[in-house]
Amino acid sequence: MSLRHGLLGLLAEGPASGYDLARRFTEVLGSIWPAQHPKIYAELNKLAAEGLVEVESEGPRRRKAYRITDAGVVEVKRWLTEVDVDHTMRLQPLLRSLFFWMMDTDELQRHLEAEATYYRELADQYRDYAARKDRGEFGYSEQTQSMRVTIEAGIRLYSALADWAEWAQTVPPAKPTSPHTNG
Amino acid sequence: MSLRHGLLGLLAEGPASGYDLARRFTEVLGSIWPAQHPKIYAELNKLAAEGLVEVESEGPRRRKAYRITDAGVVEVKRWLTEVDVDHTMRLQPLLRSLFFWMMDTDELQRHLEAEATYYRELADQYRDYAARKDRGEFGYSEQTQSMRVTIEAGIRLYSALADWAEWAQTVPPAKPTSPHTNG
DNA sequence: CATGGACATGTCCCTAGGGACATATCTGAG
DNA sequence: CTCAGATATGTCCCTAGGGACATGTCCATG
Repeated sequence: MSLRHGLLGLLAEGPASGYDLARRFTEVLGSIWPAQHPKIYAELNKLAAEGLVEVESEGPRRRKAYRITDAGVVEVKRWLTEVDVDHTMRLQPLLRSLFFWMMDTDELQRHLEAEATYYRELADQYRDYAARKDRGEFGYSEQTQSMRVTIEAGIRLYSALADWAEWAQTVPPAKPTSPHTNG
Repeated sequence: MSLRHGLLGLLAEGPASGYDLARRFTEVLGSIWPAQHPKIYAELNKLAAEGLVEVESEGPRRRKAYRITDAGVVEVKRWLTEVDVDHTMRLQPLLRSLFFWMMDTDELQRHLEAEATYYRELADQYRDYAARKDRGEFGYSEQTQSMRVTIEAGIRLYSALADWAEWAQTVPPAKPTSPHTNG
């Protein structure tokens, strides 16, 4: 149930509407913590009912901006400091890699190339983002400083995966010619 | 729905029972693709009903070993080659890092140290595994070669995260002393 | 003034996954 | 013989998440 705390955390930076939050989730968090807008609106209503956030203002087009309450701030901090980190990873690409031996060599090479490209592009995106931050484009608040740390993780993670996909292309399908194997 | 194909893939290496598969999932795939035994048994029954696997033998303690069928092999290969890779990542530690600015410096340092240790240990585990494979301990089949590739991803991923957690400890909470900020 | 498109918020249904609980079977130690 | 503990397979319920679909509101353009 991290969406809840993700929303609270984002709202701790300042008031925002569900629409704003949905945009931030797809733009910044898209590849790290995807969230669909229906879930976001639903969760915001729950949070409001529990008094962790409140409606700050109503704008045009039925827009409702939410503000985090003191109780909400307490709750995020509790989550950050007292709740164990959930290290669950669910990486389909790695699951698939267990079964590479079932693929033709050609198919596998094409697959790995596509994977490498995909990861490399994502890494580059994050790198650009980091460069803009480092140029001061987003200011020097502690919030953007944290974002910089998150972005760095994205860079390192996706670079590692890109490198891996490239490295994997050089791995022979089975133990290379050894005089006494298969013979 | 990758559990389905994960099971098919593992069964493609040879017959196994739900219990065997559950063990393999927790041992090898635990940190990459967790799966609980109830889901595994349920999925195996579905797969059997669809003719993608069949009961190979019944052993002591109600043990049922399953064997993949030709249709099952076709299905894994179809998945591997024709179905788009799902790149979804859901990394709570990175989501949390967006909110590091809400934590005390001390708490954050402790947190990052614990994270670094956690990732370093996992990376080491995978490294050991890789070393044993490279020593030939698991033979030289194409299946173990694929496993070697998966393990390499684990090493690189967790090393990257460990490095990141260490690097993050050196990042100042906000822009360091600049003459005209906050003044 | 009408209408396409962006803004904004939702409902609904279905599947995947977490986890507590239940149960049967066999082995080995005492 | 008994009983703890490992092996082995399940049921059940609840929540999280994906995604299709619905609706309301405002603005710019012709």
